[in-house]
Amino acid sequence: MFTIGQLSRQTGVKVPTIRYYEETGLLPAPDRTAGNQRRYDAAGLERLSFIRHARDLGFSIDAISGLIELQGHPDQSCQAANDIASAQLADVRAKIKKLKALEKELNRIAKGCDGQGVSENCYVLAALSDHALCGDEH
Amino acid sequence: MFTIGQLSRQTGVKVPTIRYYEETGLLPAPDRTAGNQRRYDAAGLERLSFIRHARDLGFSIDAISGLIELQGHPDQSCQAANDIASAQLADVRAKIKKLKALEKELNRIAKGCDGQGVSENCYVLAALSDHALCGDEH
DNA sequence: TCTTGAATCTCTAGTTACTAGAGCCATTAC
DNA sequence: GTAATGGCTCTAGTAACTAGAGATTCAAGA
Repeated sequence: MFTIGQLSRQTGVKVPTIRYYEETGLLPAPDRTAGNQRRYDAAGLERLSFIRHARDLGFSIDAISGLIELQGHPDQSCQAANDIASAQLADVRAKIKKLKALEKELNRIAKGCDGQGVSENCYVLAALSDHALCGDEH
Repeated sequence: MFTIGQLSRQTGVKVPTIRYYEETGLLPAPDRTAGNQRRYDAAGLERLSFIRHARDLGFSIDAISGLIELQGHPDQSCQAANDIASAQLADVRAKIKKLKALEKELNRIAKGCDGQGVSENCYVLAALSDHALCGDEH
């Protein structure tokens, strides 16, 4: 049996976050000691590790709830779980695409400034003020 | 002079968001009609366009406040503005790097599932449960 | 057994950047 | 004059936590 602090150290999830997951129903409420403190078993550790890993991969709490739900109904898990993962993948790819466009523009903006130049004509501020200076990325 | 709705249409910023920007001090409070409605001039439009553009580039409200502050003090704008832009660029690059790692893992996970296979052994769920199955990306 | 210090408990409120809705008022066009 | 559209303020909700107050419990050493 683990205390909430031990669980926290083993999973890397902060203590208040663990309590928050319990409150939202993502993590089942564990047994308590006579003094009302939480005590977790191996199943609790495993569940939290799953959540942690999925959060690291950018899955929303909602999506993780869906995945957990699926674990209880193995009859149709695979297709549905795959759908969730694929949606997440598409999302990640879209974000990468957008960020790359931003990187390009920011890089251009930051390069345009020599770090000392004419102060009233700071290129960074001009570039941000005038969308027409963008390289059409967005 | 523009109404808040016209400003919204011209900048693509939603009406409640414009009011929110005013509330937080990002956008100065405009003049009002006798009937208490906001009326904006060209300067208001320009300021909001600046904010919109910077938000699109992922700058936080805080960073934008800093940039606006700089516009009032042209004596040291350039270096400071460049610092903010460079920090933003570094941030974007870090996000891209992380997302690429996630893409790799998600892709591997989604591919591992054939969409029908053995339901009790859904690879997606297994991969999310067991960090050891990851390709060490995170 | 007692004590001390760290860990835990609950509860409230704050964070970021908005978004939604209720109920009322202003403006504009016909 | 009246109807449609748009605007006003205010409160509360969103996601996913994080921080702090004040009280209680636990484990280890004397």
